[in-house]
Amino acid sequence: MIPISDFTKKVMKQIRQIPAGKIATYKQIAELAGKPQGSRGVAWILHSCSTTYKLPWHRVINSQGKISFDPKSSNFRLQRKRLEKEGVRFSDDGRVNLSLYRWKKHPPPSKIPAGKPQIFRR
DNA sequence: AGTATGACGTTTT
DNA sequence: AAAAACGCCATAC
Repeated sequence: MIPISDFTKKVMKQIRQIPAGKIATYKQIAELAGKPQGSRGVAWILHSCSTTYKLPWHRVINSQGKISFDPKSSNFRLQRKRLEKEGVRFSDDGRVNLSLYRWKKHPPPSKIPAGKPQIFRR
């Protein structure tokens, strides 16, 4: 059990908000927690508290879109299995399409203009 | 206080 | 494209 620093609290808070089927990077979490250069710290926190605090740790990957585990390890298989179960697809080289799956806390506005409801006729 | 380690990231070879 | 070099941060000892 590690001491819960302010940064640790913020990191856990952000990670808990990642919805199923979406992905965040270590860098992204570090930014949301107020330390844009703290990606390595995020990794350390995940390493030490993901199980004790029941975080959805599998939704955090590195900025290359790859799982940050040794591909031979059981953790790697577990993370990939959990993500695939949530609908995340991996390419042949073992990466995910970040532009497709990245969690966006403030999603861009829809292209469909509001206030002009679409009318569907039969 | 200094060194080591880790589920990282960016820049440079 | 891939790997090394370097930088960065939180924590352990």
